[in-house]
Amino acid sequence: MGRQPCCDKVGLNRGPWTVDEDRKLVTFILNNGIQCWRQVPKLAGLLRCGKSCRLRWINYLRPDLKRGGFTDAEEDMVIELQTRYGNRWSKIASHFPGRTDNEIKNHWNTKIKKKLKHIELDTTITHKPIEEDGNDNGGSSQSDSSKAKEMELNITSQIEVPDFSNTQTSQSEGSCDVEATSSKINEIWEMLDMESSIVNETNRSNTLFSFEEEIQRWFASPSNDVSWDALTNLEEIFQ
DNA sequence: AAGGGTTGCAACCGCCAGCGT
DNA sequence: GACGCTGGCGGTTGCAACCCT
Repeated sequence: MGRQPCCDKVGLNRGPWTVDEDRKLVTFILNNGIQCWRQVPKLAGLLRCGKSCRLRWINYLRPDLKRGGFTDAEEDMVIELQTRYGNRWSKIASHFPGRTDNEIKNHWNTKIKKKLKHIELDTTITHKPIEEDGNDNGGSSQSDSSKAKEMELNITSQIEVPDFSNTQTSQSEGSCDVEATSSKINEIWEMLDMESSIVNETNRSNTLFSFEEEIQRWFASPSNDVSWDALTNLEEIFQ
């Protein structure tokens, strides 16, 4: 007997999330928190599987997500940590508050890999001649992955790893203003309500992004006294 | 301007570990 | 200890946006 699917996929939505789905999910989580992902879509009125909801929340909707490109320091640290941990992206992501494992994995696969390939050609690091034709094999008996690994070690052995975990925002600190947090979320939420009413297919992603950006910017601001406690008691606000 | 190729990223898939029964 | 359920994870895919010829 085969493995049981994570959920009954019949009749469920797939593919990109709509603004309305995002709104339902965020509203539900802010109001109720997360007890069981499998129950979330049912209770939130979503035609999605729990896994999909979890992924959407973690990778895209969480208010504490950091957006934008990776800084050089972050990139260096990713390289260092990848050398240390291998492809254990969640472990690596735990060093980057506001970054997701998926984001780091994507960044690694699309940007850093290429970068390292370029650096691999740099004789100052490898002390080997540049291979001019761009052929990956280059006639070497060493495999690509072990060669790349060796290069990474060469590069990253000289990198000081900054401890980003100490740069957490005040979310985890003791003194937080629950009321202010609730009221700000409400304010931004109302903004989304207004915007979503005029949303159409073409500006959908822009509108959604601006809302998320807004709430994330506010959460990320070090000057804010953000309280996660505020997220557990918002029934009145979102009714 | 067109269309073929490339890139970047959101989302999915399937396996695995941990937990409760 | 066996079993089932769930969340978490890493690999992979699909597709829109962008680039190049």
